Parts: sequence; C-alpha cells; structure tokens
Amino acid sequence: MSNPIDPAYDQSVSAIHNRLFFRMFQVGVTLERRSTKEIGITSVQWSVLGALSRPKVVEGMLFSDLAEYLGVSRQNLDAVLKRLERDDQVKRVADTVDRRAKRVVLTPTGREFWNNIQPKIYEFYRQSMEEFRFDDKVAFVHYLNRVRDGMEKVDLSKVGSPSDL
Amino acid sequence: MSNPIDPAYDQSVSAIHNRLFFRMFQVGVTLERRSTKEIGITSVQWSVLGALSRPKVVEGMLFSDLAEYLGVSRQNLDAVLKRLERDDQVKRVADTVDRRAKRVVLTPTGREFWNNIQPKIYEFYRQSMEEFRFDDKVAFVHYLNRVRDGMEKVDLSKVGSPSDL
DNA sequence: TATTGTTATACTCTATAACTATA
DNA sequence: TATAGTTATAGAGTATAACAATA
Repeated sequence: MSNPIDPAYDQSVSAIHNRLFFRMFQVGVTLERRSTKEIGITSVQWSVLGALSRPKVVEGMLFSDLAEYLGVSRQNLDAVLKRLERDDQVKRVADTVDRRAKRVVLTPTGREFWNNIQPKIYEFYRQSMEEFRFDDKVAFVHYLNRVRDGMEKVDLSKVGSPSDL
Repeated sequence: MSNPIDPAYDQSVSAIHNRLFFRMFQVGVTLERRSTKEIGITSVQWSVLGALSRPKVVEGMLFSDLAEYLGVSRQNLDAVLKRLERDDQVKRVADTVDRRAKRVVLTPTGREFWNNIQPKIYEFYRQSMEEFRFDDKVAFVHYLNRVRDGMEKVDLSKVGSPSDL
C-alpha cells in the first residue's frame, strides 16, 4: 500500500496515524468519563452487565469466556467482579460440568438495575450519534473492528532502538 | 432521523448503537493494553509526551491548556505529571506573564525518550492500520471526532427512572 | 470574586507472579 | 502436565472536595 518513491505520501500517512490514535485515545477517555458521570457506572462494569444481560446468556457466562469476550485478563476481571458482587449485581456459581469452572450471572438486583438504566443508555447513545446517518454507523463499527484486530496482531519484537535501523 | 412509525427501524438502530459503543470500549481497552505492553508507556503518558513534542509547543504548554487538550481534569493531569516528573520526562516551569500559571515542558531526557520510541510507535500504527486504505483512515478520524463531540454534549438531566416516562 | 494549580482521599482499573483445585 | 480461577501486591488512572496564591 505504501509508495516508496514518494516521501510526501509517507509523511501524510504518519500525520493521519498520529491524529487517528490521538482521537482513539480521546474517545476512550471521553467514553469512560461521560458514561461514568451520566450513567453512574464505569465502562467496564457497563460492558460486563451488558454482556450478561443478553438473552442468549440467561444462564450466565463462563468466567474465562467473559474475560476473553471483554478483552481483559482473568485477574482483572476477578477484581471487577468482586466490586459488582459487593454491590449485589452479579454472582458466580459453580459450573455443573467442569468443577473448576464458574459461571457469572446477573442477580435479580443486577437485572433490575440494568433495566432501570436502559432509558439513560438509550439517550446517551442517541445524543452521541445524532450527527451520524445509519450507513455511517455501520461503516464506523467496521473500522472499529478492523483497528482492534490490527492492534491485537501488532508484534514489535523485531523493532529495536533507532540505532538498529 | 428516526422513524416513529417503524419499530423495526428503531430496533436496528438500538442494535447498532449497542455494538458501536461496545466496540469503542474494546478499542479503548485494547489501545491501552497493547500500547502499554508494546511501547512501554500508558496511553495517557504517550499522549502527554506527544502533545509536548509538537514543534509548535517547544516552549511548553500551559497546564490548563494541556488538561483541556487531553480532556482530563486538572487534578488527574497533576497526578500524571507527577509520575512523568519522577521519571524526569517533563518539568513544570512558572509562567512569566501570569504568576499563577505553569508551563509544562519536555526535559532533554523526555525528548530523547520520545525520539527513541518513534520507530516503535510508527510500526505500531502501521501494523494496526494495515487493512485500511488512506480514504478509510480519513473517514475514521472524522467519525471519531464526531462521536467525541456528541458524547461531550450529552445531557441526561431530563431522563429520569423508567417510571417517569 | 474568579481562576490556576495543588493537596488529600478514596475508589477503580490494570499488570504480574504465585497459588489451589480440578482436568 | 495443563487449565480455571483465585490471591497478593504494586502501580496507574480517576472523581471529588477543599485549599493557597494570584488575577
């Protein structure tokens, strides 16, 4: 994709990359700050409750599947779940098949809480996306998927200090 | 934009919104996790150094301007800067005009560190964006700007609990 | 009186290593 | 031996309120 005979092209690519990643950072920070403020829970908690509230997981999710789904480590998910358990939003139950495994499920309190904040979430989304047409939303989702996959695959083990280049 | 006589349309909008915000969350988490691992600094530190390394701010940035530029609170920027000062990457100097104000500048160590990690950052960006054409990158930046502006403007003060609706 | 930056405090999230119980 | 989950610990980021110095 790059054009080795046009240094100006490389410069404009670098410039757009800088802007792009700075904006991704800002969107992450803003999402965290605004959702915590307006909805009342952190974005990690919100994504856990959202994952567990889906119709297809009424019986809960395996701890390890949930960690992978959210993209967080087992240890950190454990910490997040401890706080949600303290607030009686989720609970862990032993899996009947694999006795090592645990299933994470919403408590009735957690489900009620989730239902109660739906109007706020709906409005948060609606107001945030007011300037998007439907097609733009679809394209945006694809871009987000693509860059996430891209970042997961990054391997810099062959990139050393500048003197190596 | 919404169509009040077609509930199926509203459902598909809700579905895409759910997907969209979950993906934004995942991209934020992934950016934080992967950049910390591969580059060696957190995304907040990286954005501070990036902001201060721009040619137009060789004389540093006002503390308050930096906080606004990054979208973080003054108190939290203070904490981030304390860690960067501890590592001798930035320093705060009194402003000559307004004696209340401080300018934040890169130290020589900080500038050298920033220059040294450029190859890694360049490669991180390049590998992450491998599947994007130039035009898609431009469109993606615009989407990110738009949703950030949208989230900043959200006001849920008129949205109560479900019983109010 | 308002603004700039700082301090204090508490909470949340994250990374890493070591551990247990079970497979 | 490998996997699922947990514990322990340290560090980093964030929200809120209160404060001093200067405008």
